[in-house]
Amino acid sequence: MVDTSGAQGNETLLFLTDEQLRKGIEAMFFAYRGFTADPDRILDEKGYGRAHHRAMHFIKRTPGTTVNNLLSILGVTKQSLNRVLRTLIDDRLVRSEVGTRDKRERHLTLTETGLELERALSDAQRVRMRTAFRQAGPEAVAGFRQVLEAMMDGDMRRHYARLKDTEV
Amino acid sequence: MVDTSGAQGNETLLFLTDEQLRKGIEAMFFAYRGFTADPDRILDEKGYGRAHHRAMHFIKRTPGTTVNNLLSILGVTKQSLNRVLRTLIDDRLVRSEVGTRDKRERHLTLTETGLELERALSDAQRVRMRTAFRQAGPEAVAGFRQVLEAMMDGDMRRHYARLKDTEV
DNA sequence: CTTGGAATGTCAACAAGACTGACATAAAAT
DNA sequence: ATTTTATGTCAGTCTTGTTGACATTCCAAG
Repeated sequence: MVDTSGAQGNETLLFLTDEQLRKGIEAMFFAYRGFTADPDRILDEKGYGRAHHRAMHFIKRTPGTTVNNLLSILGVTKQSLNRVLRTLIDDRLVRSEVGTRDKRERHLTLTETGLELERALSDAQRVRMRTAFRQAGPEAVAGFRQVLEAMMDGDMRRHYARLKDTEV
Repeated sequence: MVDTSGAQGNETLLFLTDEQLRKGIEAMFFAYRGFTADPDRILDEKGYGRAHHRAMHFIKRTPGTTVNNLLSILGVTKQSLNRVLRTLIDDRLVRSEVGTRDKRERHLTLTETGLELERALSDAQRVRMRTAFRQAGPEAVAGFRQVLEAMMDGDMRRHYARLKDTEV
């Protein structure tokens, strides 16, 4: 029986061995460690954790975002996020403002100090990403992004796509 | 002054905007969630966590490995690893044998039951990886691997390279 | 040979950051 | 007026990191 599957060219005749897949899996594991290593060091000095970084990143990306929106992006419970936001607000890194249209909502923005820390964290992360991108070259970068997008869950891919073309 | 840097072709004239780097960072974040989602579900049913998966993966990869070797791959403290190993050994998923040459060492292997669970976990992870690789195509996969390798810390890259060409 | 240090692994206690469940408040929607 | 939604909080649990203390084993220098 002849394989006639795959209307899209790339899907035909792609026999992936378990070995190839294993390498991809291990690459993902080891690379993620590098991905978080630099910000982690800064966070540790300041007494924060990765959870604080994630929250600050997406507040920076969508200033004025609500707690609920942040929850669906981060995929944690509100109790978990609340603890992190509490410390960031108490430390004056994040500002929480009651919504004008809907007074139940809290709109979150980074303060000046918050922007500074976020800048330090993302600078460190960008340095590594830039070095990796330069070493690998533009075509590799395109492939990198393609595979990662295909690896996301539906919900996450939606969030990613929505943010992707949003100006900073 | 003319830019003549970069003996390797790919390193010349690569101006990466913060926007491009940010997309890479967010892609990495969202994709890693997908990467772990499927095994996490199985682990949760069985009452284990991601740490157990990591330990089992690398024990499978290097049967008879010592605790110390596993430590340097996983990058955690021996006390942290010990707790995870303890439950795996007690549950008869991992066998720990005192070294013959050096009796301080413990040599770790997966039992039959351990191999079964590891198989279930890696199957789930491979399905997603295979789907992503198929969707993206072989050139994208090559780029994906290149960027990830460039993103690793030195230590991790060494571990990755050593494992990379080891038969399963 | 003995002894002291290094390597290895275990036990105990603690912290961060996930989780669930229960409940309060306020506002919006029906 | 009642229900639903958005948010916050309190209490308690779990996983998985951490450090500190300690036991065992090995090896090498005296």
